[in-house]
Amino acid sequence: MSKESEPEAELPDYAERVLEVTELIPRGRVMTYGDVAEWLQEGGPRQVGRVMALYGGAVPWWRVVRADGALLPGHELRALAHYREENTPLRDASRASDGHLPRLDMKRARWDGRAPTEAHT
DNA sequence: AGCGTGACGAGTA
DNA sequence: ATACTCGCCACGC
Repeated sequence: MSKESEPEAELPDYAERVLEVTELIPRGRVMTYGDVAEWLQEGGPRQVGRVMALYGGAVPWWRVVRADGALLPGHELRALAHYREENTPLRDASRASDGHLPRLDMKRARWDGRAPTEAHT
């Protein structure tokens, strides 16, 4: 086989790294797509998003969010349930009954990938 | 080989 | 706060 066509029996190296970082995110914390890409120093936010869209089901995908703190379309309730479960800092939580879903408080929830420590509250 | 699209980000109006 | 534009990289048609 001289062709480079290979079966995707396993994840691409890049995808594997992205998933690894995703699992590194401590409970109650989140990372943006751009942050993951920057943390890896490879690719961009869109590439990370693609990996999550395809293989995110194998990792805590709800810990990787958009920079604006908006929940994932289609999985908002699923993610919201996890956030409330992990006590992830949210914003506008009281307006949830207004058909207005809460957004993540990136100011507090954003994790730099430095110290999983830190207390919130 | 070009064009559009996407689980994006940041800037500007 | 929302809407639009540009830049970014990879994939599908």
